[in-house]
Amino acid sequence: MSARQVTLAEVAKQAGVSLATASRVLNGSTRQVSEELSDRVLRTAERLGYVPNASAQALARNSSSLVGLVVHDITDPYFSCIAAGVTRVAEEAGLVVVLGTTGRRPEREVELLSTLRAHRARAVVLAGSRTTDRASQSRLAAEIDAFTEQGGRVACVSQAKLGTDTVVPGNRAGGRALARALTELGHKKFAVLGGPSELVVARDRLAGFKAGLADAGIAPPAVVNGAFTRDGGYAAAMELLASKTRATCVFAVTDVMAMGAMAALRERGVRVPEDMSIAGFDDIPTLRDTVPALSTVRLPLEEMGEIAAGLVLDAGGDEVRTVRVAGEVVLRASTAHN
Amino acid sequence: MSARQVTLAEVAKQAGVSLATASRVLNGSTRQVSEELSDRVLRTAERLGYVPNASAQALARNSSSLVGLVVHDITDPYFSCIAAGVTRVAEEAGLVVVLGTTGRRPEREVELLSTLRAHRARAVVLAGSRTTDRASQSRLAAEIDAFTEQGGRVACVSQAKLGTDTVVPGNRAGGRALARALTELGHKKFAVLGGPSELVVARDRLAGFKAGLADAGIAPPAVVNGAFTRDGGYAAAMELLASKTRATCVFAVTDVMAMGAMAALRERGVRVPEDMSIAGFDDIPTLRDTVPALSTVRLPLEEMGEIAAGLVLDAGGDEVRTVRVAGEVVLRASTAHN
DNA sequence: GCGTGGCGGGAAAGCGCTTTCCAGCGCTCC
DNA sequence: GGAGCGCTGGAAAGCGCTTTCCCGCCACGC
Repeated sequence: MSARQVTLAEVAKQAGVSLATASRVLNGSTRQVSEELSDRVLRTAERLGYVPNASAQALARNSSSLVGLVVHDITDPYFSCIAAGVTRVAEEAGLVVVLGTTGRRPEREVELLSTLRAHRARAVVLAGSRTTDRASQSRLAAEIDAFTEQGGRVACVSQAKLGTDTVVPGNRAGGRALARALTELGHKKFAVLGGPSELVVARDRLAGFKAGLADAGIAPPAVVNGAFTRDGGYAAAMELLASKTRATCVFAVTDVMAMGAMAALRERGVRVPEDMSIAGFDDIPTLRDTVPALSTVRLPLEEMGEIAAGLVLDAGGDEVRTVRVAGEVVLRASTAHN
Repeated sequence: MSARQVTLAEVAKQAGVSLATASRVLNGSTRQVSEELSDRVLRTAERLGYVPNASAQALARNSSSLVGLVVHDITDPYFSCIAAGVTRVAEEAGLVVVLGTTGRRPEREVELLSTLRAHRARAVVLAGSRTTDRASQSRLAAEIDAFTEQGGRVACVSQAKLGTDTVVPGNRAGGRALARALTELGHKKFAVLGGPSELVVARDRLAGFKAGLADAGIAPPAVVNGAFTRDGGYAAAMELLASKTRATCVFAVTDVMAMGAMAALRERGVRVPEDMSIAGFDDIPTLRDTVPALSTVRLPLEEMGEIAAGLVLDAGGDEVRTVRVAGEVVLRASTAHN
């Protein structure tokens, strides 16, 4: 075990050239090397199974090939789709993505960023949703500053205002459009399963939805808050049912929550959509196989990941870039006329 | 931008101690340092916001804090669950996981392993399923050798015989137990939606299932192969239906395929379970919200990821370790008496 | 009194690369 | 014909850390 690793020096020696030449041949530089030497180096590298030591390269070049990706929970389809987009772009660029999961703890986000900074990651995509909590916000901002200070780039998905490049889904507009579509189905009484009130994503979607209802001259919805998870949706729906709501249509601010809510409704014998219409937000792939198919606001999740990775990988100017992606209302079987 | 990064040397100078002392204080060594100096170093490091350069550490120590994780497709719940388990354990151990996705291309797996070797990752978890294709097998084996040669550890999930530590689900036993359970429901005529024939996981599950049918003295099932994905399941089910099968029960070797198959059945107006029973394998979390709830063989996916990470992280002896995890048949609404 | 050994501190030698700088060589251009 | 230039190759100086080795100091034992 642990046979001496093959180093550039070894390759150089066996090929009978200098270290410099070997380096130039194997790791592309602007400098030309005669075909003969070049060949010799290439061949011996091949023969010895040489693989450059990435740490050494990173040290010497002062830049690594690592791209960070921070998500709350990789099993959540919302995040895994974004992750797929990010990894695709990163891998195409010859970079390696390091995955960090926060378990929805803001301090973990800060820790991860610091670790990524230690690794001199060249960029980071923050996919977790933003909190309005002041303390964690400012610590995060400080870490982001430290990170960019060091020459790293940061992009966020769905959380503007952090002074970084951002991919912003049309949360408010999507909520509003959805509300409008649902009122057009004839619903008059709505309820919303909102996420934790300190999450801006949840708040924006809710705000948009309320605005949409107002547009149609409809009374504001009852709002029940719950965790941003399937179980949170389940619990919130249970609470809603317990409150003897008279709503005929429920909007869950997240598909994942909607899935939980549908389970709750099913369990309580509330038929969807006959007794209750329900809609979500995101259009996670799982929705394809839900029965009844869930109405939602479609977001191009993988593409959002790709865009974020793109933003963070090409240097760009100094100004903060924001890419908006629109949500598209998709009405399916879970919402019926009323 | 790009304010000089804080180095150990800087901290040492400002604290008025030597580089060696600063290193000893900040990155734990066996050597003692007087409390006074130690304090001074700690304080200045804090003040300057010092973060050790991980590349430099890796280079000097000849060992990095990277753990590789190779999956086919991170959006597949099977893989994202395993990924969750792996990251949890790795993060607890203070390590960083780098995520590689192969898109089911064997050569990508080899590439990724090589990249991970370049980064001197201390360990890798290979979660992709194994192929019987000779060529790619041997190239993969060669890369694995090179990797372990360098002192890295490798563990596989669900693919024994590669000479590495392995977490092996009871694919065969699970298939067999499922077959038995289904025959007990009175079904006599079965069909199987098999994965690509070169995937050993698919073959094992199928073989077990056949064995189970044989146990019950039932004729071998019709087998339709398809890709190991939701769409593969959909296509295979369509093909099965087109063949005018007389089976009353279908086994899809993967939950994901089963989801696709259910969609196909639904589309064709075949009621589940009245007209056709269906069962899958894995028990991915999504199943909770499927209607009707899918019968399956439950595998502790996250736990499997944790186990794999555990195997790969504690040195262990030289012998190859294999941890078997049993599948548990879970009958739900998608399978009915016949 | 002096040798011994243990202990805390620093100097310096790497770790495996990249890149600058210099040397040598064959040309072109006055 | 010599100055100047462009080009290729090599020596060597880092990159930011860890760790070995050595040194001076003190407590101790004979």
